[in-house]
Amino acid sequence: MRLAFLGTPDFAAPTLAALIEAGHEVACVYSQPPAQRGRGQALRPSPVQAFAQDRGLTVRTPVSLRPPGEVAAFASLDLDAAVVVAFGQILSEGILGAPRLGCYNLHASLLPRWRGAAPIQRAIMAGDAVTGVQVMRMTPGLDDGPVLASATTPIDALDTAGTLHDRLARLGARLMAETMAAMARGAAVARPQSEEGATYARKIRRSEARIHWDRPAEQVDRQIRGLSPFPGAWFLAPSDRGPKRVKALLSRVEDGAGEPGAALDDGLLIACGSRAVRILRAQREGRGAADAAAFLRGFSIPRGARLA
RNA sequence: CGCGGGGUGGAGCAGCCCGGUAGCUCGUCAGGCUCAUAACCUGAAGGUCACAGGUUCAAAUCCUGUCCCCGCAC
Repeated sequence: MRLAFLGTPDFAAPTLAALIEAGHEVACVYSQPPAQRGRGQALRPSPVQAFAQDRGLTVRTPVSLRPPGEVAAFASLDLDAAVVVAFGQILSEGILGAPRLGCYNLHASLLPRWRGAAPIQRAIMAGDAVTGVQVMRMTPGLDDGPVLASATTPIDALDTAGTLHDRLARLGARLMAETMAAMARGAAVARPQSEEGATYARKIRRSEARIHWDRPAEQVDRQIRGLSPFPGAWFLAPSDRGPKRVKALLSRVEDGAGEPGAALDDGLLIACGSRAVRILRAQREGRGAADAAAFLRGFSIPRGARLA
């Protein structure tokens, strides 16, 4: 089929790769324009743009697809369908209606649960036992279109947003490729979503990353894993040179009781509002991420230390 | 040129301010001890101290430039 691909972050790249691999004609790739990101405010292209250009594909990065000129340019691509994965822009009806067969979105949750921006993180933070990816036909509403295909995966006790993200990106890439193949045969069927059980996965805010040790361990653990590796749930640990900011990147709930924030042993078992959390991987400011044993060799948090 | 931290044997760090024998915890290897062990004891190997210049009798340490990593902000 003749397709356009609209996507921006790392999550989207595997799907683009799968569509190319499947032999579809990718007429054009749309991505968010290069922005000043990260340290030194350097101008960097999005992962999808970088990947697409590496493959020699045509890439367009308009700030908005809303202007009539952009809609016309999109329409003139004469597409069978458009595939949208974490693009970062709301698409107008003019765009949605342009491809012969419509626009199809890969979403990283089992809809109608976790419609919106951060489904992977929210699923872990809510303690969901299972999640997945789905392909839906896009509508003007927010992630409320009819679903054509889904694949599920259990959320393991040691899953982080990072591990789940990578798994779902792979699952989703395969699912989208299969769905496009079915569509090419005219065998794709879309079923409307139920409105029952719909939830909204609001964007992650920086302010959500600070750990509150007085909360139950289950909640702290999910926060740690749901925000790992980015932005990273953090706390302050005392050191010779004042409090240091430390990110907890992986954890597990264990038994234990004490003042919230108190280290219960020399192995990063930290008391919470109820029970305790064992930090398994951490990173202090200016340093790389390390497993608990390695982390502790260079930064001591002995029994009795108080974290804030 | 947004602010800041860092690159030291395989891992994680200290030393740098106040230049002069490369240190700590762990891992590896050999041997010992033990019913046994990720425990303990003894010994060993392993480092151009990111890279390039400069200052100096002497630079991991001071100065300049480059590359890379990370935290914050955005």
